[in-house]
Amino acid sequence: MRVTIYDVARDAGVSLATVSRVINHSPHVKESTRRRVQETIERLGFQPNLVASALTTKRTRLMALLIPSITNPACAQVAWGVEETAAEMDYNCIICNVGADPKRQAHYVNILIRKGIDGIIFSTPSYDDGLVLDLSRRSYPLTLMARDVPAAQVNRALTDDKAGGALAAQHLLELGHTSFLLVTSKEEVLQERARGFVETIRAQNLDVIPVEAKGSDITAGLDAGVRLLSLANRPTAVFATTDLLAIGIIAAVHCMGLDIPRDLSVVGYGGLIEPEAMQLPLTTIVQPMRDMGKAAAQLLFDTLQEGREPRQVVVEPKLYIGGTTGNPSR
Amino acid sequence: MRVTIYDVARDAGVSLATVSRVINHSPHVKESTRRRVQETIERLGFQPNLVASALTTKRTRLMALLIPSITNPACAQVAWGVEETAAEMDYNCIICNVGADPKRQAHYVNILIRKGIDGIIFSTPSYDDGLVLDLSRRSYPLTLMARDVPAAQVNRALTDDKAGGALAAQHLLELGHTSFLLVTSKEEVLQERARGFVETIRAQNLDVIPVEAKGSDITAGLDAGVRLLSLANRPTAVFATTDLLAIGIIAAVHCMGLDIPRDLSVVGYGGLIEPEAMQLPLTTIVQPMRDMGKAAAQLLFDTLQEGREPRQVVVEPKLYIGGTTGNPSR
DNA sequence: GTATAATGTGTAAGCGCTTACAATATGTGT
DNA sequence: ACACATATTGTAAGCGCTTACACATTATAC
Repeated sequence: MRVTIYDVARDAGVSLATVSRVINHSPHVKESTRRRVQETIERLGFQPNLVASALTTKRTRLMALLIPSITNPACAQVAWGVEETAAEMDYNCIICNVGADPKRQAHYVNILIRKGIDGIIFSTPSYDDGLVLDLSRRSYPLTLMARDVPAAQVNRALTDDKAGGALAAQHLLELGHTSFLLVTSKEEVLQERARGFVETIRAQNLDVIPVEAKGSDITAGLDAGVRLLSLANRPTAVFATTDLLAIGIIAAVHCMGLDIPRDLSVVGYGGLIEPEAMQLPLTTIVQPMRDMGKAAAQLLFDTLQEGREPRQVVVEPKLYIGGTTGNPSR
Repeated sequence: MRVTIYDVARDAGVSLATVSRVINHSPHVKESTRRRVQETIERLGFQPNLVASALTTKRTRLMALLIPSITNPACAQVAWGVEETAAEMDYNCIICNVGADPKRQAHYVNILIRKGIDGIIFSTPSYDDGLVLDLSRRSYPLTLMARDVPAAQVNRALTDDKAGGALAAQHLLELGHTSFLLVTSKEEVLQERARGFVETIRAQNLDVIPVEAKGSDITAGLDAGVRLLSLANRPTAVFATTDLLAIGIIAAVHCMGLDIPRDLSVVGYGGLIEPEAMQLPLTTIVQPMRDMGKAAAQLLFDTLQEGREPRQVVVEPKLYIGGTTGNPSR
């Protein structure tokens, strides 16, 4: 039988309430009493049962992270950040691989609430807006990442995709490029990256040739690369709105015997591919996913702790200069 | 105010106990009563508070996974498997990135116990044997992965590294190789892989040249590759006990203008490197980490559910044939 | 119809902790 | 020494659920 607060109280000759106060660092305890109780706690090896305390305080010190899949490196980075700051706050982090199915999400959320989980971080691209809105209305603590549900009263950890696109443009401009290709697909986030890129280039009175990819993976990149090569006036720089697109483009270009970065500079977006994993490390806009996770957890913790109204944090992307960009050769 | 079992009881005109029985699918309820209560539960939208029930049943339906870091792809695979089967059992999975510090592990374990977590899966290479032994003695449900604490009464999900090494040998033998190099470092698990390899080769009255690497990463592989090239009688096949070693060897060999697999066949071990991530997909022994995770969670669940005494499961490695092995050219 | 065994339901005592409120002790100023 | 404010501690009522036990209702057997 585990030792309870009751055992401590009896052994130390005080009431339950006093022991509870000592555990919770209440200021209303005489110093000498505190010491005596503390000594008993240690001697008996008493460990407060947090399930019992959760029943009265309604705080389990547990938060959950909903992601499509932990095996996705971006998700893993987020999870790392979340778990890390959660641990700093004495919180633990429950991981839920919800895939892309809204029903699974709803099912998880339901169980999490029943288990008394204090708050949830949504880091799923395709969550059900209704679910989030409903939770928000019942003022259940939430943090949304990277995607928005406008009407909801929730915390948000946002990326600045437009700034990322601008960063890419700036880098290429500084290298002296004057002709640009933009490869992107139609997804909203990617469009935002594209927008930042185009606006920055246009601000210099230069122009961008847009190429729409049929997706955002390597094969779509390969395809775009082939199209690039067939252009009459080949640009000297390409901005692809995902790293995989960039890698596809590079592969296609390599096949045709062109040299990177001599003949073509390529900038990707994401930063999750280990530079060591590539022959030529990719120059890319790094989305600091771990920082996003940390921010998300911190926001959640703040509303949990102080009932503070929801806030939002923007995590800025960074430029990583690899070996795929250089001065234009012409 | 959330609706409680009490509200349901009053509304349905039965006692708390009966509602509880209905929730828990107790057989001692008349069918008509069950229906009436069920209807009330649905009408009122009652959701049982699992914190309260955990207080009496001592079951939170929460399990924890201790890993060095979720950003390590092997850990992510394990976590995926664990979370997946946990979810099937209505369990949730708490992730703890404990790094390599035994103190952090102990700290996590302490908090997990206080929070009433039902069981823990240790998937950390360097855990503290004393900690595991202590928990095992207090018969706290545990599953150990890939590493052992001999005296402990715990579940184990084990890899068969020797069989993996044998698999590699068999593959190369079938291709017709007769001269072999073995590259490994001194870690126990890797030695086991090596043992399986060597024994299988020796069983054919053939011999293996051993090369000790200074570690198990790419640079150690590069180094081993250079040594390989300087051998008078160069073998036609190499078995490296980790994928990173294999990749280093391949890089070194490529540098010297040799062709793989024409001049040299290479087999790695691990299988966590996406084949698409390499120019030439690596032939390797795949350690099915996700299956390991699933097995670990299932074992834990079984002891949780039925108080069954600890068991162990061996997850067999598989051969993945990439492009780095072929028939010997001589 | 009565004794006996199921079967179904209710009562009440927890699970281990928190916390409002009451009670007591201690200190202050006069 | 007395009235009153303040610091400390205790009492007891929960938090929302489970479950042993008692009790009431059948059903079964004779």
